[in-house]
Amino acid sequence: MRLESFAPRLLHWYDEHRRDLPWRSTTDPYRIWLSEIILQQTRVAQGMPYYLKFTETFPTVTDLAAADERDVLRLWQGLGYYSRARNLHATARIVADEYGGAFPDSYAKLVQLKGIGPYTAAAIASFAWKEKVAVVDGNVFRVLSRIFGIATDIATPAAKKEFTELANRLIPADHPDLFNHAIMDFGATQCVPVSPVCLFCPFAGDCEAQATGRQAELPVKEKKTKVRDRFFHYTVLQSGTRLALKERTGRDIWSGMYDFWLTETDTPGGKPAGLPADLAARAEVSPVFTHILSHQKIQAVFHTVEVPVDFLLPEQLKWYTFEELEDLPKPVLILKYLKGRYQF
DNA sequence: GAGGCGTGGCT
DNA sequence: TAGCCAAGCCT
Repeated sequence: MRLESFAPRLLHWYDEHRRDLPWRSTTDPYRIWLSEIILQQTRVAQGMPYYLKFTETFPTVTDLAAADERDVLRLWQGLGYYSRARNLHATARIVADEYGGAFPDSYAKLVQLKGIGPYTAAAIASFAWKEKVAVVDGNVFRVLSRIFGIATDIATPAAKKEFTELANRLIPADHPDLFNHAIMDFGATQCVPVSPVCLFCPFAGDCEAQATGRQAELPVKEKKTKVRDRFFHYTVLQSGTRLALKERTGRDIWSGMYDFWLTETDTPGGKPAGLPADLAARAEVSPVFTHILSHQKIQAVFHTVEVPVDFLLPEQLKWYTFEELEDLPKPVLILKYLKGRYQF
C-alpha cells in the first residue's frame, strides 16, 4: 500500500478504538517515563496497579529520587525484571540532582539515561513533547511486518534498523504522539499475535499478510529461548520470631532482592551444605516448589530449622523480624514459600 | 551480537 | 501440557 495512506487510516481507527489509560491523560514526562518503564515486556493489566501505586507513593521524580532503592524494589516486587526498578531509581536521582528535576526534553538526551533505550526515548519524546520520532516495539514489528509483508527476522539488528526507518517514514509531523499510541493500540488489540481480527481491519485489502494468508507466519522470529534447569536448596534459619535473609548481589537473577541461605546443585538431588549434622537432621523439608522464569526453570526445596539466638550466621545473612521482613523486596518464589509456611 | 533478565496469562 | 507471548534494555 502507499505509504501516505497508512497514517490517516491508522489514526481514523484510533479515533474509534483508543484505550483510555491513566498515563495518556497527562503530559508529565515523569509519569509517561514511569509508565513506559513499567510496561516494558509487561501487559497493561499487569502493570496498571504498579503505575497507580508508584504515582501515589512517589508523585514526582524528586520523591522517587529521595527514596531508598530497597523501598523502590519493594514497591516493584512481583513485577519482574528488577533491573528496571534499579535503573528507574538511578535515573530519578540523575534527573533530580543533575537536571534540577526537569526531564531532558529530546530523544537524543533521553536515550543516554539508564534504562531508557530507543523505544522508551521515542515514547517519552513523542508523548510529552510531540517530537517526531517513531516508537518501535513488538507491536510495531508485528503490524508493519504483516501489512508490508516484511519477513526479516525481527531478532536481528538489521530488522530493527529496517522497521525503524519505515516507521519514521510513516509517522506524520502533525500528530506523532497519536500515531505512536495508535500503532501500539492497533497491535495490542486488533493485529494481535494469534488470531488477529482481520475481518474489520482498516487495512483489509491492502495487508500483505492477509492477502497471502501469512498472518501466523509474520513477524518472523527465529530465536528460541533455551530454558536452563536449576536446583535450589534453601536453608531457612529461624530463631523465635526471626528469619535469616540476605540481599542478592551480582549478575544472577533477582539482584537487589532478598532470599534465604542458598545452596545450588547441578542435579535434583543433594542437600544444603554447611549446616551442622544435628541441625540438618531436625530440618523441616518442604515440597518442591517449581518456579518458571522466561529462561530458567527453578526447582526449590526449603529446609526450615530452628536455631539458637547465638547461632553464628554464615555469609551475609541477617536476622529480620516478620515485621521487618515484610518491608524487604523478595522474589515471588520466596513470597510463595512464606505464604505457605507462615501464612504471610 | 547473542544471551541474560521475571512474572502471569493464554492456548 | 508446555510453550509462547507482553509498550526492551543491558552487557
